[in-house]
Amino acid sequence: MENREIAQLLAETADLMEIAGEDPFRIRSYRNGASAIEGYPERIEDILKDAARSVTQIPGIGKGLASALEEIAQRGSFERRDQMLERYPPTALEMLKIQGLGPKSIRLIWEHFRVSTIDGLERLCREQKLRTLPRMGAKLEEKVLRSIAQYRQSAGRFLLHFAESVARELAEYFGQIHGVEKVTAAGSFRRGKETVGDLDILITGPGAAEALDRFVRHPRVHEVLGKGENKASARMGLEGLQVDVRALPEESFGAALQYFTGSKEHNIGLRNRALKMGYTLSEYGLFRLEDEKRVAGKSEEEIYTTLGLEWIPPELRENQGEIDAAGQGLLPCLIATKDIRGDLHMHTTESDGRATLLEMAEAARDLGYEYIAITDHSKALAMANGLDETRAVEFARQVRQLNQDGLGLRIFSGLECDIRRDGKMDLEEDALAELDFVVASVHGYMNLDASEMTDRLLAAIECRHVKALGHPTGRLLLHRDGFHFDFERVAKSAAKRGVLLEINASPERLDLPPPLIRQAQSCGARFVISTDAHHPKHLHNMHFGVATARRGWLRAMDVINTLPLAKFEEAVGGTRDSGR
DNA sequence: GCCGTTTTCGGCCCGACTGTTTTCAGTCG
Repeated sequence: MENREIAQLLAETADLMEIAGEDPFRIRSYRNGASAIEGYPERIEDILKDAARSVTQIPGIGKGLASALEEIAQRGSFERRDQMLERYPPTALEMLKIQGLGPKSIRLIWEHFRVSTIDGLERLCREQKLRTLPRMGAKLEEKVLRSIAQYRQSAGRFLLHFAESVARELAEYFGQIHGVEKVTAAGSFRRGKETVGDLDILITGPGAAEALDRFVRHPRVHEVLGKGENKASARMGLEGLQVDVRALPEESFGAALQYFTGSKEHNIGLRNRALKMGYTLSEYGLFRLEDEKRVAGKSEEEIYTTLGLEWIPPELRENQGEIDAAGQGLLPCLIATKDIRGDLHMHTTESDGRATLLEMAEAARDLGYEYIAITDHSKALAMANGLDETRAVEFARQVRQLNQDGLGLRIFSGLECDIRRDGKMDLEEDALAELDFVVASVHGYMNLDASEMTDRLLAAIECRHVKALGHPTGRLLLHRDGFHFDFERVAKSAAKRGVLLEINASPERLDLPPPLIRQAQSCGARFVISTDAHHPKHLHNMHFGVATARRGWLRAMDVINTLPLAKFEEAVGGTRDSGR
């Protein structure tokens, strides 16, 4: 079993224990253990097999969890989890995702009505029965119904980084099969879309048929939805992501890759263009209408070129003007991950990060970055142990001190400063003035009406120490929509004031959304792509942010952290110890 | 349940909001 799956067993047990009303500190230990395992660089199963080692060496894992891990490795579950599942049905876990309901309410609903499903919950609200429980009323029923609707909308979709982990696993698996030549993931995954509904994998080579056989026998395949000569379809893992694997002949690989990459709208646009030029385009190739002769299909480039187009990067294929642009040779030269020279939003153990300042800096240096900014939370985020003025200034001194130690990259002192409800910064100006790179972010009061939120963000941008607006819409993918505000006004103001708009590369956020990136770029705004890392491994999420920027048509020159160190310093202006 | 120890216990992030109450429990971050 993979670490991620083990972590999930612990985390869901913690959730059930919370519903059962058990000791909160014990619950937290399970959660801590889960997150320690999820982020652990080695496979837990390998450590368990090694008699010379012990999982208790992992911080957060003690005797109790160690024996649970042993049990999981042996039989896929452990005693406390089984006990919990006897008391509460596993569907109760799903109810935790409904906003407005927590463990206490779920328990109460279960005990009173024996309801533990979303459908049952919806019925309770519609029949106005929820309000008969203590401390529940009509407003809550409304809120729950709204939340159920949103939940259903996002159900069955998966975050991009999850799809990537499955795609990688399968690429490796298929790559070991003799005679398999190309293995490529297509679909919305290849387009870098923030969430994907299913994963399409294309395979060529004489071993492709064998690959289909092996796919349906993959240990993590739970349900085979169908298998034929050319295609197999199955659900994978606990999460149930649907994966379609297609075996293709070499001569139509490009056509199939083009077709299955989509989007549907892009393909319709492309097929119309083909028809006007006397061709017909399908997943089997590009054919001349008059004699049905295949004129292209082996590669995507061949197809686009024959249609008089530059090859269009998958991220642009949404029928948002990319076909015309490609026809005129006006496609932007999109930013690439290798263009990124620094990461300007990350956390350390000083607030809610999981690694120390030094560990984060070394991890960033190992990625080849020239510079980073350390941006821990400010005091408004008490739960994250946010910094007040005194701590912020003192920590900034420590951060800058590290530069003297010859680490091999430049470290800027920074802060992710909360934007208070009234638009004022969470810390006093003189403290902010001590910092090199202040990211201003909204973390609370997200339900303001649009005009109040717009004023709040505009006020934040006015603060002369703010260099960037962090995760500008506040959205959490599959979980929460962004807050309401006049984006155009904010983008224009940011452009005017030289405040960067952050493209947050965290797979849960990918904020800004690509259409807003394009809009902001047309307003003259500039951008910074940052990971918001809370752990060294999160620094590797940069490519998700880059993919999002590409979907927003950005070039390297639009993004400030593509600049070499000296130019970057010049661009953000007056960092505290420049020249020293 | 973990951790650290002045080591076998005691502490473990908590403030603010919401909707329900009529003084606060539950949720959220």
